[in-house]
Amino acid sequence: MPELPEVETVRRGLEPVMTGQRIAKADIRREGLRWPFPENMTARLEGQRVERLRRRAKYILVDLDGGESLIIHLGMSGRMLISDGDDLIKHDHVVLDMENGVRITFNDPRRFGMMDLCATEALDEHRLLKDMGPEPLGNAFDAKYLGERLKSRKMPIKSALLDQKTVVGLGNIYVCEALWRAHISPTQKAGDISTKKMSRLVPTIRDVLTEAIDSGGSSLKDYRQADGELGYFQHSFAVYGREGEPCKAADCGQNIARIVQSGRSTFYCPKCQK
DNA sequence: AGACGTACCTGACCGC
DNA sequence: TGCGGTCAGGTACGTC
Repeated sequence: MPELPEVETVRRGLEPVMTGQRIAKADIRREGLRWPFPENMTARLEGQRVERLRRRAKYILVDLDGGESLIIHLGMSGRMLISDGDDLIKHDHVVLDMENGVRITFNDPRRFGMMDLCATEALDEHRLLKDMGPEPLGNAFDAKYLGERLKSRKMPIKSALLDQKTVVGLGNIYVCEALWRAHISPTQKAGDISTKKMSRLVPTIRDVLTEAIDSGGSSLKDYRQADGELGYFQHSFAVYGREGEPCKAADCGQNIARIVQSGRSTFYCPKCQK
């Protein structure tokens, strides 16, 4: 899926076409995705005016004027596409026609995505959101917090950063990229990372995510921005998907390696990352 | 509490 | 062309 930069890019794409508009028609085309959709979803969406779109972690939150918010997660393969009423295609699961004639279509082949409705003021207690760690681009995420949180943790730093309770928004790509930039081995035990490295890691995570957002996210497979444009941060990957290719650090000469950690590929430079 | 593995899905790609 | 195996941007949940 879409990690934080891709989700934020989608949010920014939807914002101008949805904000202030009423949902004229909601077409819920199956019972659910990963889980069943909420009760009476169609009725709870139709006629609602969108007040604003926010992002928390990898979730898009659509605040409606009736006091509820639509929670959207794109899973691994979810996309939000904007059109003026295109014919439906395979895996179009939810179609929202706005009063301005814009159609928002949620398409998700693997159906790992999620949607739910929740009172806006109770979002912090929603089961999907309540245990989330801090936003990586927010003030609460700093070296002190991260050090405390990971103190005495035995799991590899790669796994610790993928855990959304540690910090939200990172996924397999950006964890690999951030660890390479910070010269930290993905296999290092999280609790063993020095304070010095920890203080290097935090700004590195912020930088890689910020740069990716500025590039419109990364387009792999069929991920696209809401307007159909491709992001281009994938051209900036230093390690992700580059097994066997030379490390991009000047004078390194080592090739990028791939290992598997808790069932997922990790790409790193064995020479630069200790 | 923390650290695992498993499950949920479809589609693309590779080797035979 | 077809078939089986592998892999993919995520995360909740069960079990030890």
